[in-house]
Amino acid sequence: MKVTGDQALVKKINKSLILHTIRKHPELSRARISEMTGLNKATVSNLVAELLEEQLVLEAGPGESSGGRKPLILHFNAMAGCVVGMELRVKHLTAVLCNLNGAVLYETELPLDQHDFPSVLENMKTMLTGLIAMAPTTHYGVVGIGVGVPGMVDEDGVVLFAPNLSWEKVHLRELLEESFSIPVIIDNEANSGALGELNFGRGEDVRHLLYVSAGSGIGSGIIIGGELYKGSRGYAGETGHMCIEAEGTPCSCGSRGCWELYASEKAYDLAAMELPAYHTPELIRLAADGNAAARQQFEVMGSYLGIGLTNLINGFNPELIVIGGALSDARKWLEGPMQQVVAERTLPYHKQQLEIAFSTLGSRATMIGAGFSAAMHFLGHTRVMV
Amino acid sequence: MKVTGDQALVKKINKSLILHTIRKHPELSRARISEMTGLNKATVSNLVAELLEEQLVLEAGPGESSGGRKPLILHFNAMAGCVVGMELRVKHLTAVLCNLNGAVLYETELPLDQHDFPSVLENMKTMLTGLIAMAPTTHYGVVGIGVGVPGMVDEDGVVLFAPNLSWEKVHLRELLEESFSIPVIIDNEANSGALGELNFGRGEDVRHLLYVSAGSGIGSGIIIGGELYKGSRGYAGETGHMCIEAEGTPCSCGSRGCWELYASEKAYDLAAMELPAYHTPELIRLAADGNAAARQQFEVMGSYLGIGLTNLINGFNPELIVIGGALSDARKWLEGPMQQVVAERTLPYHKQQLEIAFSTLGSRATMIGAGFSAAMHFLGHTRVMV
DNA sequence: CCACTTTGTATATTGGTTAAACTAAGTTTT
DNA sequence: AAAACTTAGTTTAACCAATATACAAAGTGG
Repeated sequence: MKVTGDQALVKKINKSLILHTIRKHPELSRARISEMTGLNKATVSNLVAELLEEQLVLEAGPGESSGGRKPLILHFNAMAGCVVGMELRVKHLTAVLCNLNGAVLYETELPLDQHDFPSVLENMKTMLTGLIAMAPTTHYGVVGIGVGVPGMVDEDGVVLFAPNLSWEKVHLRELLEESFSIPVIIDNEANSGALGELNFGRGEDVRHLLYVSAGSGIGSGIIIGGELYKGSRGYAGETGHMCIEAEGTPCSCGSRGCWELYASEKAYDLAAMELPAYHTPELIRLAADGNAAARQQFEVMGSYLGIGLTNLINGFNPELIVIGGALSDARKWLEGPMQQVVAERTLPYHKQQLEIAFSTLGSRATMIGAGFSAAMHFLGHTRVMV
Repeated sequence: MKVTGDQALVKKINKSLILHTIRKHPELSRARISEMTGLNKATVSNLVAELLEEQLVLEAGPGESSGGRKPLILHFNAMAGCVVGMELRVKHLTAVLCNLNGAVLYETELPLDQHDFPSVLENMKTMLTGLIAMAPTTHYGVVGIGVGVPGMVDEDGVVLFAPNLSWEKVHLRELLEESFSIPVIIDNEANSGALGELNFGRGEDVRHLLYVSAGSGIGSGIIIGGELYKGSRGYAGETGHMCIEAEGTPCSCGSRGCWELYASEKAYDLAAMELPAYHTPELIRLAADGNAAARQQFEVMGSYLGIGLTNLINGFNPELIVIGGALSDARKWLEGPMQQVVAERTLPYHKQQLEIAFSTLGSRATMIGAGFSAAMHFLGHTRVMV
């Protein structure tokens, strides 16, 4: 059923607008909010009073006067509750306990030796139980769990396919919600990373962002109009299997010449020469020590990264691209060739407002973004399109 | 400034919802609308009364009873006004006069021998004046002009760059609005085509659609969530310059191995063998007569079309892809190889709900879509996102 | 001390949706 | 054919959120 309008909706829209205005701009008074949003002062007062009662907003004493009565400064109460953000990787399970504004309170990690779903689920539960136990006493307690997984996820939180874990159709959300009775948000690792970078990394005030996670494969999270774009069944962004060589190397996906064969860790297997190592951290150390083969390998991969990025730029026309994942640590050698290829190959108009950056959150982007999803789900988010 | 909620907004949302419900489903009664939308019967009655007064809706007498009082059937009054939809191509200017529901009333065409902006503008004005003069007397008259152009267009209706016309930064919307004092909507040719197919072609009830226009180049219109996605500066979808051969043929855009070098009319210049003709309609005629070279050329192009499509599928995960443009007339020879490549190379989950079809509107998709944009702009379109 | 500013609250009004009762106009049962 | 039931659409009164306006609170500056 479509969304209809009534007074409750009006209130929801305005309350959501006020709450998120306060969240994004600390140090606001009621009067400033009224100016910024266009809402009447009385409306702001009323809705702020409700938000105060709900403990989502706090009054933080008087601010500076500008020639009249001092304003009462309002703060978003990020400690009204907590969320857990978790990332499931092939070899690790990492998680953070965050407040409602994404600040990290605790961080934990657990090595994974087995990938079968039952044992991973056990480990997840243990980790979550631990983090939830560590949560400080807050008004709402732990209000959500967000998980980023390396695979396709549908809108019901079912992991449809995660090749690196050999998972298929795993009802992860359902099982976790049953165990913890807290709303659970499952998302693709790259989508969560995109949200992390959008909100806590390079992406402030950006409306169209592309997050490219290069590690054991390549995945992309696509932010359109400030929101995650998930495609028709919830799993767009599988750009790693974009073909960049029509008759290239066969890929396990059934196609040929896929981008991730040339620009992710999978490229090590195809390297033209003998490599001094076949794991990224080691290869980075060797490159830093001046090893020519390691450096050249990264440079070639940088060029191929650039080729795939060019395709994405032409298709999505983003304002900002953020490169994340394990390979982003090799920035020093990847970036030059990558930027050069993009500069050479991109259409002139696309270049004008485009920036390509490396992740500032590093390997934490995914779990922070996953936690943020959970927080946003709790806070709600209603608005109008004209 | 952000959109705030008040009673006027509520009314706008509900009225828009009712109007578009009637537009999309002929033969509705007030009671059925109330059921379908969830709005109260009284609300529907009130808003329908206003729509009747505004002549956007008509009462069409009683319908079939199902055991009680007969319903009063309502119709969208597509003849409350007219719009003009125009397509600017390299060699032609084509335009239609449509009613508010996209039905074509008149159709005209004008060959273009010169591409300089002043002379094209003159031709456009002549054509528009003629069509507007032919418009039947309606309550609102001609309420909008939509134009699809072969190039990048920004949100202010400025044609930033149209390589085939050698246009740069042409303020088309402004100039046409000055001349006719009617709202003008300028859009990329592929975007308009996507809207045409979404609303009048294969795309009914589709939320994520990709329209690929293959002619002198390749352009794509991207519909996400039922709406046109235009990218950060209004010109996403330039997929023709997606690289599918990392070290392929150099392209005029500065890159190499661009898709449209292999799968648009540009491929004729690169054909491995001597072709019997170098224009699509002729080549189609020859292929129909059994010419082997012509057929093979289309088959090779079909394969390359499939490669590019696979990339788009992995990135956008659409429900429906519609192939349009001049080359869509060669469907008979393109389709087999194209579908085969897509079947071979697409990830299994993407295949599940994907359909690839050829345009049913043919070469008229763009102008009909452009007219539709203008009509929608007139009718308004307010709704809520949760 | 007084005039002026700015912040935030209280009050009456406006205008939209809604539930419930009602009228209108049919069909089915007896 | 009368009575009972169904369905369509309208009328009425109530509700409630935002708003304009007036007002109280709390500052600044001369």
